[in-house]
Amino acid sequence: MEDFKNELATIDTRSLVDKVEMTLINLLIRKELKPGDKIPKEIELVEALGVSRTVVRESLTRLKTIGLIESVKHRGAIIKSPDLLETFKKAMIPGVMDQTTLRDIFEMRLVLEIGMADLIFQRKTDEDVKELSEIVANEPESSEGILFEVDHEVKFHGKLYKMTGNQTMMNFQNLLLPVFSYVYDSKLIERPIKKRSYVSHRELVDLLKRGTAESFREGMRKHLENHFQRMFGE
Amino acid sequence: MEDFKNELATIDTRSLVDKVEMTLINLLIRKELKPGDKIPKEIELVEALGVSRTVVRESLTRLKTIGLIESVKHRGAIIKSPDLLETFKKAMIPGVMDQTTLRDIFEMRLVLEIGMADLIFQRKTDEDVKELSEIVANEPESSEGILFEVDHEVKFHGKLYKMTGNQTMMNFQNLLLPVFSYVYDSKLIERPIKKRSYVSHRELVDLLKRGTAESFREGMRKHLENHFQRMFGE
DNA sequence: GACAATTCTTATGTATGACATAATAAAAAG
DNA sequence: CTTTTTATTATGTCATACATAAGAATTGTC
Repeated sequence: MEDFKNELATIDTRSLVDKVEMTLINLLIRKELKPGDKIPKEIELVEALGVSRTVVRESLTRLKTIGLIESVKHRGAIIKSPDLLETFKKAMIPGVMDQTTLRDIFEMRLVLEIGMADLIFQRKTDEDVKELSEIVANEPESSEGILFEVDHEVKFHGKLYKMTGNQTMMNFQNLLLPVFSYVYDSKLIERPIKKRSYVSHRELVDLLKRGTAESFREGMRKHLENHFQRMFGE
Repeated sequence: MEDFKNELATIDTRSLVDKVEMTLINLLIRKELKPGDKIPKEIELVEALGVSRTVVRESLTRLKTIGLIESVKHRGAIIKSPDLLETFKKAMIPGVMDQTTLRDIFEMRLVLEIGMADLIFQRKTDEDVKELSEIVANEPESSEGILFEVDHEVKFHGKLYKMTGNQTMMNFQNLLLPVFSYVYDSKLIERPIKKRSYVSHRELVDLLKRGTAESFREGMRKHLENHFQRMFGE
């Protein structure tokens, strides 16, 4: 009985659509198709692959969904440079994401903001710093409402992301904002102890003006101290 | 003639599938559906929405593609906690991604590795450090082949990602590996000047044993100096 | 009456054919 | 030669039919 195991290849359980999808992706890779290139029309694929138009269309739908191709109505489909973030913007529904992932994402934010000091220092302009100063100047005293504070928090840190000059990172932050507010609102991590953070926004701007990438990085680390404490318990 | 402009609402050019997709996503959000919950079967959606099964199925295909739902054959579809990274693994074909995005992603790697010092220090175990020591011990002298070096580079830094205990970040790194090798191979950034990095893997392990999160962070920053120089050009 | 074997029933997967529509190309009109 | 009109074409949508496998219902056996 056992002998058969070696003779029998595992059966391919994938659906036709799965196979066609793989075939198409491999085609893109093998033929080194670049954005803008046209891909065969549905009928041609039907004939070449020997499956129904239904299957071909479903495969194409998948590729469209992940942003690899774009179809111009009545014209055909073309390769597209996928906007990675756009793709899962739709999937970014905090309510349906499991808690571990939410925590992970929250952590990644902290990691990114600490690590981006060099990019900021390399690319900051006087105008950026001025704008950041104004944002800080408009911040209310910490005694005022927390909702307002969150708003300013987003403004300040958002500007920092912009200053990295890294569009992908900016998109990333934008994408993650709903997750952050969700995490704040939920009981996922305990409510902030709201002890004054060791380094304020104001001080960070100061480091930006007169400090170095290193000092700014450490300043940011201390600024985020509250968050770290909440993540690691204590 | 001009007067009409105010009277006329802009026509909705979205396809039926677009609308159904939005409707379904809003349903998930409004009804606060959680992973595991069942969603109506195709026929029911057909009747409720007044569109053909073709349209419903194409909408569902999209949701499946971004990982929001999962369909069990002949049973129905259920809500799924989307694995965000899995989603665009398929779209991660460096050849079709535009160069700016590739650069951005490469930068994000540097940012992450510098920023993750705290996570590593918080969660490292003796075993981790031991394993890392062994990886370093097996590294060839820098005189040997570059291909080998890339391999060890991946091993070492990959282990660091693991040590963060952040699954999402690990997946992220895994996902980005093809991008890195592509960026290396391409002329996207100039070939490394291969000046000895200021801090070696060996020294990093040492910082991990005897240093602090801060010193390790700065060590990593110096270790990645080569990459930064190439990104920023002199 | 409990359990096993068999047969529906059901929901998705796949195939086929049809028609609408809009972008383009081709043909006709001036 | 330019403009207008008329095919042509490829995708979007609809309708219908059947295959298949999971689960439910039924039957059969002891």
